Amino acid sequence: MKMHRIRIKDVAREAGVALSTAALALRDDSKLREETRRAVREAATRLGYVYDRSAAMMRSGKSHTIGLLVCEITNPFYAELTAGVEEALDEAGYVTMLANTAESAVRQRRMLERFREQPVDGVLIMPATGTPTALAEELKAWGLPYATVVRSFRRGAHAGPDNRAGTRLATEHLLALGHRRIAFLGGALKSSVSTGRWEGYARAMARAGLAAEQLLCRTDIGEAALVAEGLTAKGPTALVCFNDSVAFGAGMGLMRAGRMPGRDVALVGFDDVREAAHWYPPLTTIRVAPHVIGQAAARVLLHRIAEPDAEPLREVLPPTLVIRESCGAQQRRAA
Amino acid sequence: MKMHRIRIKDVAREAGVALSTAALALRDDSKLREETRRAVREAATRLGYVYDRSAAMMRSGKSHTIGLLVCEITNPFYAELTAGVEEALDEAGYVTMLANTAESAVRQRRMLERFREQPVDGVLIMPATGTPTALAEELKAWGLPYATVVRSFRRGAHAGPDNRAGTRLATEHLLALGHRRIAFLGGALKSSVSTGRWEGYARAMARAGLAAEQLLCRTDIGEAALVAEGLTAKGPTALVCFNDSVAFGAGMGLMRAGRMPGRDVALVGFDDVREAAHWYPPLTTIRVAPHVIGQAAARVLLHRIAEPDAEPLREVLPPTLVIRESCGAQQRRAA
DNA sequence: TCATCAGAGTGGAACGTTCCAATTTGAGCG
DNA sequence: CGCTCAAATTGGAACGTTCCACTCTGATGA
Repeated sequence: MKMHRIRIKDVAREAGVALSTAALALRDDSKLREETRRAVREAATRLGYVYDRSAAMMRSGKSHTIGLLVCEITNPFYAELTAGVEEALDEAGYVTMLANTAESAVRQRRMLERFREQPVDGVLIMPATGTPTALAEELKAWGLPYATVVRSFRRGAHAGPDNRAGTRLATEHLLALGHRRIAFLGGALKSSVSTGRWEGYARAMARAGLAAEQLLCRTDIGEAALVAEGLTAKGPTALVCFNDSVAFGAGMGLMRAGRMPGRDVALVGFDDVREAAHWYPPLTTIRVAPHVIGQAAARVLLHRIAEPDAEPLREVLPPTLVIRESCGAQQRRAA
Repeated sequence: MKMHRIRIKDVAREAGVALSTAALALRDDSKLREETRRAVREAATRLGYVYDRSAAMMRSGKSHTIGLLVCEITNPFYAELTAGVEEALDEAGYVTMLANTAESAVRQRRMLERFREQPVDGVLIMPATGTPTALAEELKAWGLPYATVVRSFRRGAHAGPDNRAGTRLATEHLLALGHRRIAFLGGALKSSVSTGRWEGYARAMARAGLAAEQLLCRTDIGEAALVAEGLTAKGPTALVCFNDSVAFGAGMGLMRAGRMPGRDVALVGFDDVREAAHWYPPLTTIRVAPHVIGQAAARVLLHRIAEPDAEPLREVLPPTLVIRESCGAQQRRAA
């Protein structure tokens, strides 16, 4: 009982027009009289016609499909970013193909090749750690429009937070609270993000005439906890953390060592993931609105696709400081 | 400088075989001599041939693409599930089309229609709250293979946790710790999930000859906090929470009221999201391994696609109890 | 009356695969 | 040597759109 699929041809016959007329009508082309268009639309619904994008794709070369390479979707920050991308692409009439690279450059590579075959109209990449710098060249050679998100290549379309401005904000806030021994926690893995965040902190310290100090650790709650647990009263009184996960870990480590974040040591995170507000104590952090970044990324890529010859856009979004309790500002005010 | 795209035809000419031979070779068909296959493969790499799936899709009707409708991807539980789905589909040679319905039945409907046009070989659905029950019928009428994930329709392919068994485990654990006044927190929105979780708790209480009590709240940290804050010493000594988010909220509320989770009131969550282990205090919860559910869901759907006439599979995965500190078991042991 | 033109609709080739039936090749055997 | 059969290869028609060049119709104006 395999039923015959309805094609434009059938709609055309039903409406009593030529195939190409029906096709134009279904695309709502203004070349046709409104009357004709309506007749075709009605015939289509009467027959239960379903547009077949794969056929259109083949002929027109446009798939209305974008590949999204997420470096780690189980990270809430990237999950929200993904939601923003998907929403914006959907609004523009595009479908999102998802690939979670789980920070594997090999998997990333595989998925890119798959996207190329699919084929997608463009890709959005959050480069996995260890991505070879040659990747940008290669994508260009493939003729595949792309934009980087959050983490960037040296050039090319991009959307992401202003990392430098973020840690500057954090550092200046801690300085204003009277801290002098402020350390930067994190950034063991080099990337455009960690460099930017380190620089924002280091420059703010330099401007204040203070020495910068980096406590290396990878972006991992457990590792950050270990480092923080080892800090003594002689160490820094405040930590600018690479991101919220690191800050969460640092808070855990401090508590294990019997020191209370926000009272004994000030803590500032970066990202403002959903959990930051609900942590104990609530985390002071830099908000970068992942959802907004995702939308910006979609915009930037679609622009690249629409105007391949124009200069690639770079959207660097300004972060804001969200003051909660882990920096001690509330207690200080109360006192 | 628009370069000519390489097609199978070109590869065939380069390798000195017929078009259809080259096509077979590229699909690694065993009908061909190994020697021929190698020659064609070499010609393909020499020319930089890229397979065009959209053409294949059109002719064969198989897109090797699956639509994934996530009810809320910013929820860490569903994010991990998504990662599991994507990984399993990728392994099976499928690409994942993502749509985040953000719990909107309207958006869900729109995305389903888009997937149908795309076209995808099947869809994986985590029905948004408020999904009309007729949806299952409609999908069947469309001839679109589907499987539900976590939340289910009455029948049809499905993969999800054994909710009843989960809350039974949680309740029995609290009973074993000596609690008698145990309440269920959450489940204000009716769904297959909340019914199952409530029943598991209620039956365990009934078996112990105790009265069941439901503290209604929606799945929202703030709302759960509010309810928990209002509990007095006369109230329940232990809470079986609808999920981890609710448990986090309950913990916050209790702390605000000056009561410590794990010491003054026992708390058990459900899901074991990544944050559960790092919460303060670390959350005792029911682990359902979202990643595993995602993989199971992919399997179930692919089976449905491969054997449309077979009985749809239903995978109900057994949960496990993860004992941490919020239930007070550790303190009890230490004492 | 007839050329001109714009608007509305048409016909058929293309897109790059897969599928199927048909053909060629070569080994084995009497 | 000719016959048979399986294995290897081939040719060409689909698949359902879009694209482009073309035709038809009726209005306009000289």
